[in-house]
Amino acid sequence: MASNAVMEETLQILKDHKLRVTPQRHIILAYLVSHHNHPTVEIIRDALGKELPNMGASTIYNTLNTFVDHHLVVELQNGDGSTHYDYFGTPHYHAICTNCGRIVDVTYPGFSDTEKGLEEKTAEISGYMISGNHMEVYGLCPECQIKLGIKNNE
Amino acid sequence: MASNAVMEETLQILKDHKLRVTPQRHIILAYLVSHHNHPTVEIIRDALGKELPNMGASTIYNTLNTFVDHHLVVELQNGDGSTHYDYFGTPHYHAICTNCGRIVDVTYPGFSDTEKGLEEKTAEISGYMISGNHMEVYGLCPECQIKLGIKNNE
DNA sequence: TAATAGATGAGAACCATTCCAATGTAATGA
DNA sequence: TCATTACATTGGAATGGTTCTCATCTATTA
Repeated sequence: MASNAVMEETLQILKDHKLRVTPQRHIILAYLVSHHNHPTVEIIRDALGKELPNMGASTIYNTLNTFVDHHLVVELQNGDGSTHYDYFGTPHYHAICTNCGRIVDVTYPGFSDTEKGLEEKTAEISGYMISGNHMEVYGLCPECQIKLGIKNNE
Repeated sequence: MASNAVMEETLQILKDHKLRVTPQRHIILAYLVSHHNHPTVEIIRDALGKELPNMGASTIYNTLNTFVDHHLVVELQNGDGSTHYDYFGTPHYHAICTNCGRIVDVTYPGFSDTEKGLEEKTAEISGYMISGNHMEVYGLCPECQIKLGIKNNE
């Protein structure tokens, strides 16, 4: 269960985006804000089952799609066949393990300059009016490197 | 139909990757090498129907997945529900229209430095052993800007 | 040329996601 | 506060892209 602070914060986020505040939206957003586990719809359903047992899968899909439209949340694919969701409160990107699918958030000072540079170059070259970007980096997570007996040569 | 030069080039690519050379693989790769239309399985099937009328959808999926595993081809989602494929001969990334789904290839001098920088930072921060990345930029393509009557303020 | 590991093809199966229609409810304003 | 209404939620059915199965075929090799 999310803290009071998170509940207040997420309530405000919904209002700021002029989204009708329903218990379902509130609790789903609070879950995403307070967890960085990049959940699927199924994981969210299981996690919130105690608080809203009758919440339909369609509602979760609808809600997440709404959040994505409002750029509150981003969708991620890690190769397991279902979509993962991540609250996008602060700019970051994702490293995805090609072996186990683990997703971790990454950022560093100067990342936003990299982003900005990419977007400006893209606008210049393609003529697109840019609204956003996605960056992902693939590789083996530390656990899988060990599991697969791979030597890191540095 | 792909040119002789493309057929020779793609034959060599298959051999270099130690992939068994079948007519299906050869023609699909040749199609991808000579078209930059980011096709779906259905589009490929239609385009090659005259040359190999009995080619099954499973074969196209199998073939493309094999190419993806060998990093010859990348998968793209533009929001229309199906996967698009792109031969990845030279480093580039994609700009995707959020209105009509149009995908265009983009690159610029210095892009590979941006990529390299991102990968190095990611390895350093996450401990992942990096094998690749994907960058995408979203926005409205020039046609949709006009269609939607959007003024470009620059 | 024979042996065989691997590829193909047709259709069934899968399953994440969307659609639909009925019901419920949050926001608005009188 | 209450009535109105536009929007959200539900649950189940439908959708459709992708994978699976397995019998058949074939590219490679020795």
